[in-house]
Amino acid sequence: MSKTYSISELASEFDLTTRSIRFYEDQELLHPTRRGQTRVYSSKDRVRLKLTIRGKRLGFSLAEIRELFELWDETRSGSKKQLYLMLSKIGERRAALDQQMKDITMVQLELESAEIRCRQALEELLEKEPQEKQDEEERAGSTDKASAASSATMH
Amino acid sequence: MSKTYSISELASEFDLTTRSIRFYEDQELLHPTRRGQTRVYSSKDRVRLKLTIRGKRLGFSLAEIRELFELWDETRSGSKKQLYLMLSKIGERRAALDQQMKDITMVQLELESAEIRCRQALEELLEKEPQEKQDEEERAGSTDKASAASSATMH
DNA sequence: AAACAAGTTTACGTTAACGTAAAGCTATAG
DNA sequence: CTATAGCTTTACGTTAACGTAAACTTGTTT
Repeated sequence: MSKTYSISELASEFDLTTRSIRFYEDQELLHPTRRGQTRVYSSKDRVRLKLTIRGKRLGFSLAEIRELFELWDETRSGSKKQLYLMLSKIGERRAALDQQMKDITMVQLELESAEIRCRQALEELLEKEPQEKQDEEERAGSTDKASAASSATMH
Repeated sequence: MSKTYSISELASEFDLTTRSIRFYEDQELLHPTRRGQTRVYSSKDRVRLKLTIRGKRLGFSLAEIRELFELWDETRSGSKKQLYLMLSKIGERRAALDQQMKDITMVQLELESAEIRCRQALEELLEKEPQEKQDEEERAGSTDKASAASSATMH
């Protein structure tokens, strides 16, 4: 018997509400068993939850994610026609992801140039008005969440 | 005077409904001028529309896209505080896109292995039942849209 | 003049993905 | 024993991003 999880374990691990997890079950993305009336999640369920979250971040709808899960499950038992259908579905998805890769690259470039423009505007401001009360180094690594996020890409 | 566009020109070029385009204006993503009561779109509007579509494909909400547009516009005139805010917002976005890149890579890998599994299952089926009525080559390049999409990733 | 095309505003309807109570079961701690 | 914590179902509410329909203006073609 491999490991199992409660709904709140999964919720806190992936930072979801239990409501969402139950909703995903309702949409047939997860299939927990029951002990009494309580849901028991397998490690397969956990993997699916992780994949679901990834899919969502990529803009997939829950229905699309479910479709992919079903395709995967039926790969073993599919008929010839089924298998051809799966291949084409998979191809569609892969093509869409290729497109997304390109999109991301484009937007990254634009954000990069926006950042550069921003830094230049800042430099100009700081040249005209160089009086600083605080330690100037503190600008580079400040304390709030926002700069923490931005620091992920600064270098 | 650079080129202008009508709403239906843009709609057909980007395969949107005019409803959507007007909605985007309502959300302040576009700012067409008017000739009489009719909307006239500049090439800047056209660029923004293209960016909007890209953003949507990446799962950005219209509000987020609008925010990015505003940041870009205010880069020239921003105060110091504004500029720091922009930099952190841009950083957030770039980090999110980095994450998406990773997500895509993971999902691509999974789709790839699903495709392989699929092809193997097919081979096994075709070995057991090798009687074909049609030309066997036709399987490789069939006619429907789905396989056209999949062919985009087949090498 | 009549009708057609392309545009407009106004406003109600729809779907996805949950949020948010409300009300009830069940085991364990005090 | 009760009360607290964690789970459950049921069900109505909410937001985003449009769809869809109705009723109107404006210009152009027949």
